[in-house]
Amino acid sequence: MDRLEKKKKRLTLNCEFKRAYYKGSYKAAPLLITYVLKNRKSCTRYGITTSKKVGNAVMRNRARRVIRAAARQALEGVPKGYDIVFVARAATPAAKSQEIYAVMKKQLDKLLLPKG
RNA sequence: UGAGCAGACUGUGUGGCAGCGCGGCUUUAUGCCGUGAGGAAAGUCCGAGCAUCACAGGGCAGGGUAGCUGCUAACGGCAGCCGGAGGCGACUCUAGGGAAAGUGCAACAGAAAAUUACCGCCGCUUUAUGCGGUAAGGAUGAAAAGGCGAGGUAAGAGCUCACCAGCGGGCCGGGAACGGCCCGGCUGUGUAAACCCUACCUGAUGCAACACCGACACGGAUGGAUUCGUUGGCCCGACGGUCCGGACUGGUGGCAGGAGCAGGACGGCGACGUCCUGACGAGAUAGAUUGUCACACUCGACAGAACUCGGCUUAUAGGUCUGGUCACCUU
RNA sequence: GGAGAAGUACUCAAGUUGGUGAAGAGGCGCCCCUGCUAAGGGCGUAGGUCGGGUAACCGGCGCGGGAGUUCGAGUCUCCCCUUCUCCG
Repeated sequence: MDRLEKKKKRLTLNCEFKRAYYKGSYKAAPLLITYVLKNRKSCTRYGITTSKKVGNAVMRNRARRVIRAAARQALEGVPKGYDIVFVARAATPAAKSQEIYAVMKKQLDKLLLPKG
């Protein structure tokens, strides 16, 4: 049941990712792409996509870890009720998590503020 | 000292802060403790365990392997040896059964590609480019009917002889592949990673297998002389009476203590085997095993478990150790 | 994770008992037609790379890459690379 609570904060199903891609608003940068979509739930969930373009399995793991470390810091001030998808790019594994955090914070502010 | 050969190992380390998966204890707002990728985890090329179908029956077809002996649970793996090729040498490489069971193919060139006579050479004659003999020479080709030398002959020819290669038989050595010696006859083209033959092996599907729990509820098919399903490329046989197909979503098991690892003794040339002792510490399910900072050095390669083992193959910066070989120098 | 399929010119692609010089179409280049284009018609076409030559041209390599069998490989065998499909 502890696991179930954590699972609520992550996106798992493929259709949830697809909904964010088609209906959500996004912001792109060389290090990271962020999709944001409003859900009707009481919590904020996020998911990470690392395609084969990023590199081999070691590079993809590195990209996921760096993004997850940045997201733990960046999602502190995000209001509830959003689905967020982070997509890694080719330059992501070579970056440090602080650089990712700076880009992520900027993108989240731009995407979340206009709506309020 | 230089060059070169073979084998084995290692493959950043330490600390601070923050964080993740699993297990355990407190007791659950939480906190603490333990532990957490590889030699290839990769490619999925082989062999098994395990699971279901009958713990998978008979046969055909299909597939695989190919010197000998051994090791192994098994193997297309490994070890030793034999034959062949390469290297001065240490050593390395080797799909290495059968073409005399049969069939097919060998383009172009060439007379002819497997019972060969185009030119040439020799003989005879009805002097006709006729008949016969011949495979030494020419020419073609990747390949031309054992090679080369001498004798011999009308010209020639294993026709005869010596040597070499190949085939058959005998003797000796060896466990076998095979090696050595002697004798005989005088020949067979190449291709089996072409079909095939011989010997041996091989049922299929794969953890998304499969078992259990919960929830959802749609459609189809038949019959006793048959039909459907298990069932796969086919036939037979066996089993079932209700079965099959579609489709939805979670959870638990499978799931990690093993043909395993380390050390020692003994047997064996070796692969390996036997015995004793010791330790055991990834197990996720959108997928954890890290982020960041500092210091040190030789500035860190290839690269991430997904049911589990034994191999093979491929990728790999740098470093360490061991044992042979060759050349030069010194004693 | 597991099971398969395919790579031939810029693109789509044919190529079977292994045999000379690797079809065809689109595209491209040149010419005709037109005042000029488009369309149409005709011709050409490894259209890549390396070497030689003033040039015409000649020769080698080249069917994803590398080895092997064979006299000879797009085709047969082995090992890699890339792309795609299926299984919840």
